[in-house]
Amino acid sequence: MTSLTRSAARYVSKLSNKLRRRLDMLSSRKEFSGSQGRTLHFLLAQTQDVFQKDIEEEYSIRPSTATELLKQMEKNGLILRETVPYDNRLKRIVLTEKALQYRQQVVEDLTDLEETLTRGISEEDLDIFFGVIEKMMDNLAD
Amino acid sequence: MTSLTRSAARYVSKLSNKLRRRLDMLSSRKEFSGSQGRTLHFLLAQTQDVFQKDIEEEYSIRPSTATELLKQMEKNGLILRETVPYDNRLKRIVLTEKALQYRQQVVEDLTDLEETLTRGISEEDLDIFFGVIEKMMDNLAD
DNA sequence: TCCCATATCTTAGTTTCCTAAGTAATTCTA
DNA sequence: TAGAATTACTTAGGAAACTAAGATATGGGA
Repeated sequence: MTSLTRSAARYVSKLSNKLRRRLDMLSSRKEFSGSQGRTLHFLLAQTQDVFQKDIEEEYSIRPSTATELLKQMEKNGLILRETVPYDNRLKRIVLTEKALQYRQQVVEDLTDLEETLTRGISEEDLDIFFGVIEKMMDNLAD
Repeated sequence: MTSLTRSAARYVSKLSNKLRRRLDMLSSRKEFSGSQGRTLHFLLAQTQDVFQKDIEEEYSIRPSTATELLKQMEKNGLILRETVPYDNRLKRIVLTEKALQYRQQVVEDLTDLEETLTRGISEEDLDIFFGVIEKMMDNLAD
């Protein structure tokens, strides 16, 4: 099969599909989806108020996608959404006790995934890799 | 907002989302989706028989996803699926006359996208970028 | 040769994305 | 300061991915 000339778009999409499937296979998948797991991971690392728009930015997803994600996480008892006094448009995302109990597992899972992914790749090459992705995102000006 | 330590998984997912949205915005989107467009682009480049499994491999999608994609393309009059004499499990994907009329547009769109994406990135860095992605896909052993 | 494993594609049902449109609050500006 | 623009989130409906479970067809031993 003659594959097309190497295409960055195709490579990224292909790797992204593989990653999504791997994320969904993580051990903690019993209680929540891969997407919810990585969001939990992000929330656990925050020290300031987090809002839906921060999740949107972190993963480049649309507001409607974030609304659905957070709705499911709330339904699963992982978060609460509460208004803040200084801006009534915002809903602060608060982790529940239940969510905190997954901390160790989630951190371990995500760390393992990253470790697996980058195994055998030099720091120099990884630096360039991240730089190229940043430049590409910039080029798409989204 | 404190973003997590740079994460290859997150970077790839984020860029992939941006790319998907860009692909869906291409001019030819009037007649078919971005996903159908890139598949058409792939098919146009082939000189030998192409089967569903080749599409699955090219984009790392599951059989059920490919079935749905090709069903829609057939419905849109872009392809036909016909059996081959030497193996009754296979269905050869054949481009229609209608599909061939999109050749120039599709090639131009996909070339532009790739050009936009890689603008301002050196050949050396791109080589490393592709190498890193290949290594990552290998690490996921999918 | 017969059966078991493998390969290819399909169907059913779900999740995760999307666009488009809408609500409500805030901020900007004429 | 009233109206317009922007920001944050939601809803509705659709597209693109998934898993799981099939239906057939092929190929490889015992």
